[in-house]
Amino acid sequence: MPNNNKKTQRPIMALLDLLGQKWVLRIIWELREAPLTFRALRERCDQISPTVLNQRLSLLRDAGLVELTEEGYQPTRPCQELGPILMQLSDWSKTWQNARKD
Amino acid sequence: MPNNNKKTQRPIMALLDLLGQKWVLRIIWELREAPLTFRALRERCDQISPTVLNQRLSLLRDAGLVELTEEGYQPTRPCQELGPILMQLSDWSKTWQNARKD
DNA sequence: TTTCTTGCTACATATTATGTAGCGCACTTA
DNA sequence: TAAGTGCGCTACATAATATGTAGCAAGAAA
Repeated sequence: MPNNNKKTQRPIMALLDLLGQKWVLRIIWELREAPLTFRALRERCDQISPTVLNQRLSLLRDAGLVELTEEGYQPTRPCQELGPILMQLSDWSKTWQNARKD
Repeated sequence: MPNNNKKTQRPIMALLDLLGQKWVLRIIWELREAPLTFRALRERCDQISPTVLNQRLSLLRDAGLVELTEEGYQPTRPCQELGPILMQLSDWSKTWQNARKD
């Protein structure tokens, strides 16, 4: 699914590629509050298959966004800075859904 | 790929489901500046297959995020509000990529 | 030893994306 | 009239990904 294009060199493209993979945004979202074990994370993500969960976690670890500590998986410092942006997305999604009801 | 879970009722979950689909973020990103025809959009998205492009555009139209006008495909008002958030993502991605170089 | 729980892997099956060709329509140009 | 051009989009065979279930190996606790 990732993209080996030249354009992918541009940071935003790399990011869109990464976040555009199934479950990636959801995983980051679920880790936003507290560390979660592999199995707990699975449950939060609608029992996502462990195969894919592991693929995504490897990817996120390689990207320096997530790390495995003794308390479980958790976002790294840089990834925590993504938090506020995700909250904005969350806020936006509410007004979007309200608008959809017409 | 979309999710028919109860949780998907929550706006943020619906949004994460939507944006987490391959090409969706990229399409929104490419439409941020000016309207693009189906074919122009294809080129911008690394010649994405027309099958998938159409599926995603249908999805985005149903979601009220994109519309087809005489000038081509373009984001709706609500979707344009997403723009600043995406720009923040873009900014964040730059520092993220710099940090990655260590 | 036995019993938990951990992160994670194997593998057969189902779902989704890719890539290419081209259709039907509208509009322009000869 | 006829031929060309560009449009949104579809068909379809092939390749890449995800799903779901079972279970392994390692560590901690009893």
